[in-house]
Amino acid sequence: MKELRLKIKYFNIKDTLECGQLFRYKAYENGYLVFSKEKCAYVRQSGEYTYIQSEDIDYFYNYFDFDKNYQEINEYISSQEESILKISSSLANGIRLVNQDVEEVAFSFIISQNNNIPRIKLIIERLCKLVSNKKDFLGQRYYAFPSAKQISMLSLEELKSIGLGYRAEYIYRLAKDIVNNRINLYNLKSYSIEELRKSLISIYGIGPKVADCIILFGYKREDSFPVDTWIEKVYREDFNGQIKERQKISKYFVDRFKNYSGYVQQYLFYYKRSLENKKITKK
DNA sequence: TCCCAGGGTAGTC
DNA sequence: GACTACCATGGG
Repeated sequence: MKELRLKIKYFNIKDTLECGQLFRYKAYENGYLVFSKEKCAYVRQSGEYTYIQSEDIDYFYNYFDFDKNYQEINEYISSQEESILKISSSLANGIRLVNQDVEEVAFSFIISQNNNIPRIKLIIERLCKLVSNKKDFLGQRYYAFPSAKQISMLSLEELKSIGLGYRAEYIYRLAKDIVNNRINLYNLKSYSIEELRKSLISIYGIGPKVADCIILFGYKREDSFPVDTWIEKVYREDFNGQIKERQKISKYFVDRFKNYSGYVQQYLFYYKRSLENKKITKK
């Protein structure tokens, strides 16, 4: 077990975990337990320090993108003219885009379609528990994210039993295709964004939006801008947008924000959603 | 009861 | 190409 004490600017663990880019974490002892693949880390912040504990500290150092300076990103977003960008840059400036495993991202965001975040988290947790690859960390039991091979050994009925609904078949087929070497997500890393989109959309159960999420969160291509119902709302309400088609809305944002697109997208998504949640809890 | 959630597929025209 | 019914599930 190793522990690091770091002084990281532009990092807030709560913002980074809750902004919607990942689904496996839970509150623990004034901080969070964060899960990625079969690994776990305990992260807490106090004053200007970030404390991080893990068996694989190098993995999580890279995971949280600590080598990247986010100052320029924050300055870029806060210098834009729309007030929602200025506000979100001050409110969400602790977000970092973490470096996730592309296969975990793919399965997770297939589950995310037409679904809400609390339920996505629950279903992914059930999937891990169903495969039951048990691990221990700080005396806490947790379950690793299953490999494609492990998922492929589940029956369609087992997958449906955890609440996947019609998405069960998408998960089932992707796992089988990976095991049978028809699909290898790790081989696509050198592809252009256009090639990535084409390859991902050809997978059963992956459409334009989920493909964009995999491109951004799994392949870490910053010039992509996933458009979901929340971003559509931002586009209409805060950018006076008129376009209806999600793909064109995405292009509108990427043309404007270029290599900052992915970061802007996360800031806006997080800000808009947290606003809505406040409205709900106020009632 | 209807509407919504980090949408996608398959069918029709 | 655009449009649309349908797809499970649970919360509000």
